[in-house]
Amino acid sequence: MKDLVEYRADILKALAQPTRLKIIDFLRDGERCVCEIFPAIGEEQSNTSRHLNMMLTAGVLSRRKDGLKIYYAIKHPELIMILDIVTTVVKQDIHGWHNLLKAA
Amino acid sequence: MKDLVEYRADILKALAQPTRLKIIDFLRDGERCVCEIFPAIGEEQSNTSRHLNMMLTAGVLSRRKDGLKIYYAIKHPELIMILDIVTTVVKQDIHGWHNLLKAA
DNA sequence: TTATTATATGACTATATAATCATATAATCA
DNA sequence: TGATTATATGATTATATAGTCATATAATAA
Repeated sequence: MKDLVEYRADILKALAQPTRLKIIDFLRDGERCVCEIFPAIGEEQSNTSRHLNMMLTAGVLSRRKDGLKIYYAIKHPELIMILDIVTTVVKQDIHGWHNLLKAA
Repeated sequence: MKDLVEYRADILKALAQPTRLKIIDFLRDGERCVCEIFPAIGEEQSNTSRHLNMMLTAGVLSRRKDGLKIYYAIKHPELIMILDIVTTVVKQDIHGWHNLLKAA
């Protein structure tokens, strides 16, 4: 049986990859089908499908079937906050480097 | 040159691993030297050192030298919020499974 | 029924990751 | 000086990951 720290790592791992970040960014304003997602992020259908399935398993996305199409959505809106915090932190760091370079 | 989405993934990747989560949890109330960290999390000194270095490079930790000891600390306090959000989400999911199992 | 569309998956490859053991470095102390 | 302590790193191994191409499945439309 997995313990809490492993589940936490699984959620974070599901976010911690460029292709998956692009997918989640694209899902910010609501559910989308695979056929919308993979062209939007510029990845192959099969690769996109794998990442979607991975995020579903980790508990990051939810899935809804409608005819031929499968719609994925962000399962927990709180996760969007995580993305925003990370963006803030990265921008702070980039700022920091900038000032270092200017000083040199 | 890396772009924003890659830097974001790097930060998240630095958090997304059980050993590293344990380290960050241990650093919540302030800086600690390696000699305190590795016994606290129950990992080898060398493995702990590698993870610390990885998080330093990703911009998650900062480092301070004092004599023989090297003190690591969480660089951006905002990152602690990320851990809290993830914990909340995981607990919600576990709750959900519980209710599913009860219903079955 | 057959054709078409949307999604998933098997097989594979290249690369990354986590961990271990032994050893190197470097600061301090006797 | 030599011994001790704290940390980092080289070499290695096992496993995980991301991606590709071809193909399978399954729902719908003609």
